Amino acid sequence: MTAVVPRPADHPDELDHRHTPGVRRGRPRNPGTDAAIVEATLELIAETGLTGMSVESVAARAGVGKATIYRRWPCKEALVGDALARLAEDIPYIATRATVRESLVEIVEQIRCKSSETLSGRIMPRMMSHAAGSPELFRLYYDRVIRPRRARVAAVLRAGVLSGELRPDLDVELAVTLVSAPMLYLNLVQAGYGTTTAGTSDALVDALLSGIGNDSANDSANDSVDTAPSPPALR
Amino acid sequence: MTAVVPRPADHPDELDHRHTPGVRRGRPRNPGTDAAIVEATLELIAETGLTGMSVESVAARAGVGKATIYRRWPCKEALVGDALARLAEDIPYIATRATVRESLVEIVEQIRCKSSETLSGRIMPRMMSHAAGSPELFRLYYDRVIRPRRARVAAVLRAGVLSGELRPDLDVELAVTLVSAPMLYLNLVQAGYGTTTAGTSDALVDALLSGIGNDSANDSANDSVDTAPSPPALR
DNA sequence: GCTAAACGGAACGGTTGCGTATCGGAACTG
DNA sequence: CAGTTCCGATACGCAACCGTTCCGTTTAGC
Repeated sequence: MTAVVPRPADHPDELDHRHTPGVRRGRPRNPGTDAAIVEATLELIAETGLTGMSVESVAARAGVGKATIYRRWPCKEALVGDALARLAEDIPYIATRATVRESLVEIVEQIRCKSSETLSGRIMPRMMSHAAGSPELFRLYYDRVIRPRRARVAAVLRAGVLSGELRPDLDVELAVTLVSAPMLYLNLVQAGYGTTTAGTSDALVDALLSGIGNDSANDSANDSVDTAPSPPALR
Repeated sequence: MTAVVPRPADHPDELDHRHTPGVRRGRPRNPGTDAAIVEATLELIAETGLTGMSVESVAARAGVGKATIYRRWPCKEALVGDALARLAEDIPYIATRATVRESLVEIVEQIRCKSSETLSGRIMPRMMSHAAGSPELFRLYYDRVIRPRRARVAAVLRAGVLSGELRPDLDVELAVTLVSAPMLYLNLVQAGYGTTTAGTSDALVDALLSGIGNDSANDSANDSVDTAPSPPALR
């Protein structure tokens, strides 16, 4: 109920964390402890969700006393905030291909694969469900994690507009959603249900590029690109 | 940890809930109590999530003692399962329009609006985040709620294929995802962040129908692909 | 050696929630 | 009226978790 924003705790990146003196008297902090706690936090968020994660389980996973955590962060929310902010460090989206189609396929394929492997991918559905409940935390997550990834996709799309491969009047932000959301949805559903293959990414991008309408009847006229033609029927 | 499947409790739809005898001796159950409990359950799932919902809050919301709930359902999971199954009763998707484009716009627009108003729409993100954690419950939710709605969209798409408005080789299941997922994603993000308008649904359907690629444009911009002198560097 | 701080571990009080039990009263059957 | 069952309310035992505090130990500077 209290509108507490998860503050960055008083440990600005392994520099001297003690406030006033230039010299730290006692035993220095174990340098790897911060990272271990944050890593354990992210893993447990991915496994059990934001509400399922407990500070005690983080301490146990990190091999750390609970007091060690509360010596660094004032409350659970601050720890979660810092942990989510750490997700911004690894943005693995680097897709540089010859054509926009190949780049988009790689992007979608990365969403498909990384969503079940990466910490970021497994945390995403957890955060999505908390968008309504805790908007401040979700805003942090969106700014730090979602927005940079969307920017990567947007850059690819804008390059495609410039190269003429995409429509000149393309709404880039909407197109980013069109490219990303279907595979994100499939990953969510697949997690408890079906399955997807690499061919799904191809078919998805092909459908997006040429459209599902029938007004573009000359679909076979543009296969001048030397890529392998999409398989006719996957399922 | 125990693989408990939420069982349908021993109250098969306001018929005699007593197991053996044809005559019930004592005071009959209040007829509206079952529906009130289920309704309160759904509301609280929508508001606070599956883990945030408590049986005590359900009892308070329904104006009911906790023992009344446990007299009907053996545990919390069974109550949640029955409540989610009740969501299948109201499937408001009825979109019959002149053209497929109008039908799709109405579908997307319904997703956009109902997602913040309907119980089903507000519960969906909660269930999405539990797809990995509790797959059995999610499977129930998918079969009862998601699959019928997808079937409605698929029917519209198949009609479009027959009428010639959509490509004859359309992958209907993939197209259902392409139509639904972007607005579902936007609703999730919007809940804690931005906003969407009715125009978003129009633009979304238009982009899907005609595609984001430039090869289907009716102008002569098609040849600029081959004669592009320097492909801009992707970032 | 002495002091200061961090460490893991453990315990504590407070809160919350689950599932059960009990109580007085109400409703319906026979 | 007697018996049975449901009702709302309340309390209980148990467990988990949060945030704090203390302990004995360890690692550094002085």
